[in-house]
Amino acid sequence: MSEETQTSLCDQWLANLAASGYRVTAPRRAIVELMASSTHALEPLAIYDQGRKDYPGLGLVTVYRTLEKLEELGLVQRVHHHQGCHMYLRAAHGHEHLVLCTRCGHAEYFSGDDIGGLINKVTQSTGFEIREHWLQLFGLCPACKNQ
Amino acid sequence: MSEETQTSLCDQWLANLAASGYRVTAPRRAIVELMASSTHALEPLAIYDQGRKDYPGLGLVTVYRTLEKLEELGLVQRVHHHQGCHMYLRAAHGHEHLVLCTRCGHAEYFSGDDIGGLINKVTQSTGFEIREHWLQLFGLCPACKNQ
DNA sequence: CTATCTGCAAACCGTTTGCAGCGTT
DNA sequence: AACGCTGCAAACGGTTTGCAGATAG
Repeated sequence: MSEETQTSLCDQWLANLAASGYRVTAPRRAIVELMASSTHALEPLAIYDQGRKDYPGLGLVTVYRTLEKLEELGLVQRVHHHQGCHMYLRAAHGHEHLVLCTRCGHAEYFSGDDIGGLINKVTQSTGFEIREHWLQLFGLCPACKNQ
Repeated sequence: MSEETQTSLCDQWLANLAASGYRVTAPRRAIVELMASSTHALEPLAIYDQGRKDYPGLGLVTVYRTLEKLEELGLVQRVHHHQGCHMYLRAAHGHEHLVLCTRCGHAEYFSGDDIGGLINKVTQSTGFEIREHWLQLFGLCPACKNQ
């Protein structure tokens, strides 16, 4: 992801906040800047720590409240993990799923899952009416693989 | 699942506890009986409430400590959900995945996922070395569908 | 008889809420 | 100027820990 797309994603999120009647403030700018460019799912506390580098007055409570709004606007989503299920990441664009690095936590989306056949099979065998699915892959990212 | 298999699964778990050097006690028996036969993922508090019907002296702390041991022995596993990620369910037998009913919480395992092709594709496109995957389907179980 | 297990109470820790002052619009 | 937003401190609720007595083996 280039520097420009990061910046514009960030501006896009801020515009989105404003358009929804929320105010654009310094602490929110710091959090948005962080979340729009992060390639790792982050816990609230990590966002707080990182965000304070940018805006030292930032409070943890504001992190929680801002994440709540960003999630509501569909800009950010929660990521569930073995080692924690309160991490946040830039939301998927359309129908995408996650690959996560178990070593460094690097997260990447991919699209093109082909589980339609599987869903049909499960529908047949269990009688469930499937409406949603969750798919996550875990492994080593290119950087961590070479070590 | 017939009554006999439930009973034997329960005995199997108790035997497993004993074989691992853990003691078989009344509170543990109550929890094992519950977990070995439940078709829903349950939170510690729900296990506590249910378990007290069987063994009124049961303490919540014992529920936590017993779940820890059952998980360690691979008899029980944590289930992550949108509405909570601290629920426990009988562990999968081999490579199975979950279908969950979003209305009543009924959980069922299925096998035969065919995502090998997908994993290859993602390996190619992202450079990740995929080692594990998480797949969960959500929908309505047969009973809830007809309402 | 010994070591594990139990339940209680207290500690813990991440998250949420109440509030008075600040800053965006 | 109005009202949303902020950070602080306190409350909250689920989980963990310390401990003395109970109990399985």
